[in-house]
Amino acid sequence: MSPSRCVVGLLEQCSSMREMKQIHGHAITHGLARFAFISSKLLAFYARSDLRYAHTLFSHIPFPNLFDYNTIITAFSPHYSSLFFIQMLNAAVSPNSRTFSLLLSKSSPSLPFLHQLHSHIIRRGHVSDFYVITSLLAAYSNHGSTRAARRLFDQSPYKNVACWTSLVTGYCNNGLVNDARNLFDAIPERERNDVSYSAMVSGYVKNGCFREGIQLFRELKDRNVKPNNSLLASVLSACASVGAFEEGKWIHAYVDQNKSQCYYELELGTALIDFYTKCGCVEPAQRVFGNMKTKDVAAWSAMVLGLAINAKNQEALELFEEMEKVGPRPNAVTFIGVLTACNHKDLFGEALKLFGYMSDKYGIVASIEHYGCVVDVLARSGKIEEALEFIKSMEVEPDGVIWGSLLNGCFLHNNIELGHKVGKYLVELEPGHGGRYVLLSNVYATMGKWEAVLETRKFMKDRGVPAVSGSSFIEIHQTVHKFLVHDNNHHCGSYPAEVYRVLNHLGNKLEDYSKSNEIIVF
DNA sequence: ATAGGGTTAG
Repeated sequence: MSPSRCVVGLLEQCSSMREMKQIHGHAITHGLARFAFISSKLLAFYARSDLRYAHTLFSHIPFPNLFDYNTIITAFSPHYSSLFFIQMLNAAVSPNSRTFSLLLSKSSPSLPFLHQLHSHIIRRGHVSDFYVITSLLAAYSNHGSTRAARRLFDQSPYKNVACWTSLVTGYCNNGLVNDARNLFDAIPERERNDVSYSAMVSGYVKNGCFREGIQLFRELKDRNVKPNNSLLASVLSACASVGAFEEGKWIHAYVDQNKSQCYYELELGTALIDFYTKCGCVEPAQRVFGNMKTKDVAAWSAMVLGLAINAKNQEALELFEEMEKVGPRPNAVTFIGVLTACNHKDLFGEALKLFGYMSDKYGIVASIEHYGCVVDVLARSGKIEEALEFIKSMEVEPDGVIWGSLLNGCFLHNNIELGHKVGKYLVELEPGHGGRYVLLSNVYATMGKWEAVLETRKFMKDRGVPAVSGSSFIEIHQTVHKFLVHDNNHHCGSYPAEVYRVLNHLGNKLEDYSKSNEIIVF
């Protein structure tokens, strides 16, 4: 075997940087590094593991070829890839359709650059390449130019299912769910696959259309499409949002039946943890967490948050400590979970400590959600002055959520002076938000300021702000029903009367219970 | 002889 063949074989098997450097050294001393296919292989490897090194090597290649440019463009996306593209044009190396699809999908081109790329594509005759069309559609959609994307789509004589899916996603990301669905339905039936279903379902979920997402998933079950992990994760997140517990459990059972190994994969495990904890079931979530072979930062974060939202504050904090010892490095999302775990009146000190720790130890810049958690616990604990000081120290503009937490604290701890000021400000900041008026009037009510209560309610009514009413979900036979306070016209199949009969029955029983103080069975 | 697209959890 020739020495160059031998080196190529080694290069293809090599998995570690150490090994690669040995082969590299060998290639140099034997004069093999000047062969383009060898330096290209070396470059491709370094591009995956060490960017600086890849760049050094690239700058030492006297005449980089098309492959080298494509490799370096991928490696330096999204920030510097356009510069290599320009360098490529200057060196008179002709880009191919791969170059363009890489640039379009990885460099997140600005609109002017996108137009330039598009004209290059037309001039160089790459307009009928599926990969190019797909990424062009996505690129235009990313700029909100769905009409440009549609025009391009309609003008393309050839399109495969990836092109359709790309446009479906483009519509969904711009809030055009109905257009997306129409397009989805127009995909030729035998081409429609798990990825197109995944795109449509996650589009529904992103736009808050959870029921539609779940419904589409049921349609897919009837067809012969095998759902992939992303799709199942999207449906689970829809189930968590509307409390479709049975449907979520069905997915869990399906996953258990179909998984080839005994443990859960990252994406699915995380989605299951999120689903179970949002449905209030901590133990099943912990079992899933325990059955994940590798757990990344998302899995840990989901579990920490899951414990926190189920009032297991201490356990959440302990899990975080364990994560710091044996798990991956916490990130900004992890801290949302830990700070949420401090959402208890005794834990404001812990919250402040962790908040400081977040930037000092991990260099994470606080987002408005992080600030929100801290303000909430301070206000809840009656540390109203401290909460106000904290808000003033924020490096971002406080929003309605922040002021709302403070107002809630004022309500809980009878601070009418500040409550009055904050409430007045808040209803002007978010004039259409009914909950803010209600909270303000509650502040007045606790102090017996009845005229102010009525005035606030009237103010709200005059402005035409709809009253917020509490609601509750219940799942019956895999259909989720929503009930409002004083809901007198709920449509529960053909049994509305039945519902109210049971409700009255429960009411009577409760009354008996409060009189007798005995345990009763419903 | 080497490389690319549509879905993607917290």
